[in-house]
Amino acid sequence: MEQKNTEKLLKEKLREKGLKVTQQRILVLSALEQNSGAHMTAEEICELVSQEYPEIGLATVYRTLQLLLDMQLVDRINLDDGCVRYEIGHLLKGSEKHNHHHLICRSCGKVIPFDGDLLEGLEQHIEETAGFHVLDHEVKFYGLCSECMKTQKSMEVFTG
Amino acid sequence: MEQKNTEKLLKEKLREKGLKVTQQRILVLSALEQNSGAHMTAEEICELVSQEYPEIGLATVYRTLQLLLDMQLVDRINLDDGCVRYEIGHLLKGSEKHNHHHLICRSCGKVIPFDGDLLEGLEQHIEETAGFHVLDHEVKFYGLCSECMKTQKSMEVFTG
DNA sequence: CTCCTTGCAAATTGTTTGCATACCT
DNA sequence: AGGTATGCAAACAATTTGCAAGGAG
Repeated sequence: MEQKNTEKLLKEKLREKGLKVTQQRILVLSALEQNSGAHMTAEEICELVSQEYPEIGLATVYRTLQLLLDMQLVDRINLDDGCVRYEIGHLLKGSEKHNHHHLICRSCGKVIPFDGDLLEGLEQHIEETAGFHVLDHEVKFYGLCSECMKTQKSMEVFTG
Repeated sequence: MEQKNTEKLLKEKLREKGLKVTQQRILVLSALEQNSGAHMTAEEICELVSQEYPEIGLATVYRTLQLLLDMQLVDRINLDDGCVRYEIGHLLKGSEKHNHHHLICRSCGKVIPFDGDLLEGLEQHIEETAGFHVLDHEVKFYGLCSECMKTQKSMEVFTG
């Protein structure tokens, strides 16, 4: 049912711009919605969609992601592992979570979502002091997850 | 004189690891130190160093940057413009500014450094609630700089 | 003298683009 | 019908890697 809403919104936005509603576009967005929190690469999304629509090409996935990005239906994140990742747009997420951050483990690479509303005041401050109008933000914390902290492996980070 | 300190630290760290002190390594670090706040790409750094050391190759710059990164002498930032950028490590910066963020203009692409100590409390909170030990963080604010806000151009962002 | 480091060129990898065909509306 | 979208393959761009020659300790 959630999905229906997202799909409807997609169709609306496409028609608004005179663009067409295609299976590929619906499926890419739906894949992201169903794997909220998965931080998928374009390639992963392509594979996933392929299960339902085998003919899809990677180029189409890239083009679609760019389109969805422009429409603010998906968000892009970069975990510094060499490829860009995507997730369902925060505007679509149930609880209007504008502040969705990431904890990235330097040891095992795990990514832990972290929600918090802690930059509201900061954004205001920036508008005032820097004269910069903030539309969005991206926050990443690098460190060690609880599991890695218990293992030897975590020491690699310190002794390198 | 600042430079001397950085260079000394570099030499120390290299010797610690049994690695060698080379002109290339010294020059790359020095280029970053002298252009603090410039957010240079590997290519830009290579060109800059070339002025003093024309034989340097891009591959060496990449290898050196990775090395300096491991040693925490430089920081890496990604401004989502397709290439990774580097700056002198925050640990080396004069005023021990651990919190160095970036304001990125969605219209003209300009990057404005922004210093603020606003995540201290947040990090503590993460350690407690998520059991995640924070070593570092990266914060980016996307929006419109004051200049673009005055021009028509800024409207492109909204109307897309 | 030994082994680390470099420069060059070739190889990789993630992403974009050109084009003829297929598909929405 | 008419223009948009797609798939494929070729093109690109940033970064990495292999290797022989050069340089630091």
